[in-house]
Amino acid sequence: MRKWEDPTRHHKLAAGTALNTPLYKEVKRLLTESISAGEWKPGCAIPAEYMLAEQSKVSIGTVRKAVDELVNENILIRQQGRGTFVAAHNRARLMFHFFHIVRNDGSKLTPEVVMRSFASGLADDEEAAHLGIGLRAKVFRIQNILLLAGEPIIFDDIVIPQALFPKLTGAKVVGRPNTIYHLYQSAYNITVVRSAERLRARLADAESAEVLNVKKRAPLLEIRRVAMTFNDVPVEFRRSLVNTEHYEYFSDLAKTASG
Amino acid sequence: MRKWEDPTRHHKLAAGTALNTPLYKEVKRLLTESISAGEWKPGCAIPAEYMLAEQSKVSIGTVRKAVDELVNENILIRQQGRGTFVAAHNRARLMFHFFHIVRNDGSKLTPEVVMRSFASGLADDEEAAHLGIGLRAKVFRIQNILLLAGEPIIFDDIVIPQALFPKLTGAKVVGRPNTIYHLYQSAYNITVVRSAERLRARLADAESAEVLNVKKRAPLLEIRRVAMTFNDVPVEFRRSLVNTEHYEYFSDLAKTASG
DNA sequence: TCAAATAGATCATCTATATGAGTTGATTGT
DNA sequence: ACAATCAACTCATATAGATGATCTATTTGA
Repeated sequence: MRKWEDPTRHHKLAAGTALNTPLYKEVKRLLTESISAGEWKPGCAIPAEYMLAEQSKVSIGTVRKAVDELVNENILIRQQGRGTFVAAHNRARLMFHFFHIVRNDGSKLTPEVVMRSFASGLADDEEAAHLGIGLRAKVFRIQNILLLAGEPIIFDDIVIPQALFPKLTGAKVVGRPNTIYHLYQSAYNITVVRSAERLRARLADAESAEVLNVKKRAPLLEIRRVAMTFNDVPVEFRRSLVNTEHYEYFSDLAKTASG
Repeated sequence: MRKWEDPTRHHKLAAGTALNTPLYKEVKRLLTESISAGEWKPGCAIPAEYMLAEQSKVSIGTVRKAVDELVNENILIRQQGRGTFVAAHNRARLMFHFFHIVRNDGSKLTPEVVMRSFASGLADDEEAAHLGIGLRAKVFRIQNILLLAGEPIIFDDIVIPQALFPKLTGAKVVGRPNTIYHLYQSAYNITVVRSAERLRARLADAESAEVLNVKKRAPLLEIRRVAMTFNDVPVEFRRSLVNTEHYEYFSDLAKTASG
């Protein structure tokens, strides 16, 4: 009997698997789990395709389709001749996927981050809703000032659940050798894979005016970002205020692999 | 001799084709050309995959990969059991891919469009640069007011090259039965397939304050959009001013087919 | 006339296999 | 020791064929 005649083929991977879901989606789920569980570390190669095919008892084409989707979601990175790697949060990656502020002329600068405050607190309505945690659940609040070309341009207000980031301290945040998403990943095994942002215009209040060195009631761009890990689980809520006098928010709605 | 041993296989599709480009990219290019040339009309089905494979002398899997990418870029739409269709600019599609303003609660309303002015003019520096046309080339300028729930929320300023849209009139724009992108497509065979947007915060001037019914110096979100057709050829430059008191700009950077 | 069953078309998924191309590391010859 | 060569491994591309799911159109039967 050939494989496609096997009525139980959907159960090859795991008992209890939902029927009528494509095999490659199951494979994808398994791959995602392995990454999510830290079985395959960021930056490292995952097993070769033929090996995954063998282990999962599916054909290599099916594995390929699963990997294709994960590559498309920036979770895996393929390199011909070398292997397929779990995406790590290096600075370049962060800048490309999660930093959308460019100079008026279109050029992108790397920001210098200065922490303004680090505090423990309780989630308010909005934060709880966006983070999917209970009202008044414990959170950390981190205020950062981002300098571009030496000027304070962005005022970040980061809120993260203490449940996900136990024992985080301001010192750890300041002392990180890399981006804060890298810190999430390396210290807490939390990989941010996507974000949703909502933007509006507002006027500078006293605090933001001071921080960003603009007049009170100057126009600022407000960005509310929810950063998510696998399966759209929210892990960070961030409110940013941006002085868009010489910088802009760039949104290219066609990052899909074209060519 | 089997196909893969044929050293001229890259020339099957068209003489003069660059070597070392994947076959499926060539097929994709041909498909794109057929659409772009109006050979296959928006909303209509393209030939079945096996037929395309036969015509192009490639396997059905190769056609499939080419179609896959075009589906991913929202240029084609697949429907199991029915066929593959050229994406048409209906209202739903426009709302999903090109309209990013949502209410504070996240819900999306369909705007009511009211034309404020239609004029002929000459492209200034910024417009010429974004549209890839000569300085002082002839353009049409269309000002629209977009009402959401009856309130004026968005003030659009659309600039398009007259070369691409000959004999366009205000009456044609107002009398269109569908969206303006549908008009571009149906009347001028220009299909907008992607857009790039840049956002900033600014204060309302006298004109925008009046149009949007806000106070002068109220904070407004300014969006500059370049809309492009196939091969990233710009066809429209649009400046929008948005009253973000009760509405927001939504940017989901992971619209890639996940699931 | 109308509804149900059927056949056909088409995409969706899966398997199997072959070849090409890039990378890495070991082998080999000097 | 060193460089060139080569083999092995990996992903990239392409082909062929089979089965499943879904929609459309036709036929059939009451």
